[in-house]
Amino acid sequence: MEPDSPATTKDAATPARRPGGRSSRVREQVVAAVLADLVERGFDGMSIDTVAARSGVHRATVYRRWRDVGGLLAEALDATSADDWPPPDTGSLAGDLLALNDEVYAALTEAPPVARALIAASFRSGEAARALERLWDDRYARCEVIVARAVGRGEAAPDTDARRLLVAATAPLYHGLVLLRNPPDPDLPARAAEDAALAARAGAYRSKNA
Amino acid sequence: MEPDSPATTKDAATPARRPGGRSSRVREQVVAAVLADLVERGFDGMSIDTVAARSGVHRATVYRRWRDVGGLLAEALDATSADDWPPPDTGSLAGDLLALNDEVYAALTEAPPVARALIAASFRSGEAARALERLWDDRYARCEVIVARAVGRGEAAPDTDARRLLVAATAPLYHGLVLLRNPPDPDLPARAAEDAALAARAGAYRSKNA
DNA sequence: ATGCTAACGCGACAATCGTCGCTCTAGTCG
DNA sequence: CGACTAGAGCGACGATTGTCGCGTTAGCAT
Repeated sequence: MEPDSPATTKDAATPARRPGGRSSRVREQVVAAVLADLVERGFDGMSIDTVAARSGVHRATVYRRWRDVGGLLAEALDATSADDWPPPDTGSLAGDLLALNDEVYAALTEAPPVARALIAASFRSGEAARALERLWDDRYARCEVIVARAVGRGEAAPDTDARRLLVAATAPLYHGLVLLRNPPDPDLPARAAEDAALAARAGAYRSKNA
Repeated sequence: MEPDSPATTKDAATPARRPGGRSSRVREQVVAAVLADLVERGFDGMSIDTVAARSGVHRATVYRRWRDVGGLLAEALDATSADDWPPPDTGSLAGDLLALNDEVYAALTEAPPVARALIAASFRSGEAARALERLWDDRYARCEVIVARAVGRGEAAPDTDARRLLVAATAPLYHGLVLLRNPPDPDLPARAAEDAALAARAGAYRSKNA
């Protein structure tokens, strides 16, 4: 984690009066403690006190800066979201969507369930909700190139709504694994990807209806 | 609420030694208080103590029987889930899916956000999670007739996976409104429904790939 | 070097949460 | 009608949560 990374998502907007000082160190210690606690005790076993104790930072400081567990997770999320994540590029729309879905599937079924913990936190804290929203929005925006390439190859109509297609491909994973809590099914990513690719080829997800 | 409804979802499995007695009354009072509290103070402002005070039932009793807020919401959910909900029947697959999606959309965007509160609770309590799972599973099961009728009309292949089609139609709503937290878009239900119907007609969601 | 100030450490505090053992009451059954 | 018992009422308790004011310190500037 770069010492000057606090400005990553805020750029010039933040005052950030002392970028490289003690606050930064505290921040790093806390973020590390949050991640450690998350994987070790799970989301529900985690509390401000736990994190404070583990990080060696005082309770009151943690309360002041992050307010609640959701705020902590938001911080951790912003700190760890890789800025260099590349969308898959396999040469076909179905292949790209499959690769993408495999990643999503892996994230949602890994143990301990970090992704699920973050989603859960987003329901309890505005901070966490906004952080997660930023992350997803960023990822979906990057993935739009997948659709552009597909259009170039003739696998989708030129006026295909990229975001809608991407959501159609991935939403069944989130829905099944996170909300409906279906047992993990290894075929799910492929099926959802193929269904979406097929639908795109058939002319779905277009801006204007034919 | 019927006085003997506790057995609704449990049938013969529960001992239920005293079906019509004081316990039942307490249960009703508590469920009523839960619903009132939920709409009045929202999910996060709600606590065991609040509900106990409002219902006139003692704190300790509520703790004993329901353990936490999630348990309370699970109870309320089981108590209020209408057993006579009929899936839409408009005469076409796209129409049925649209009607279904309109219902989902309404539930997810209503104020106060009861549905979202229940989903949030499902991440914090196994009880609530299971109750919600039961409800969704029940609804999706009932909706399978929509696909059967569509197959009969030739709007989908006979080996179409009903559940998969239904999920494809509804998942974008949940994903967009609950997880991605996009602003409500009145066109969303129609688009998702039409995309799914179009995909089905094009041969997606089939058990065996051609 | 020396002063300035944002931020942290610290401990005390009230509020709330959840549990426990006991008593009492209201249904149920002989 | 009388005995039995599951379950509710009750209050006290320890643990945890979140807040506050005050003293201290570390980074920055001149």
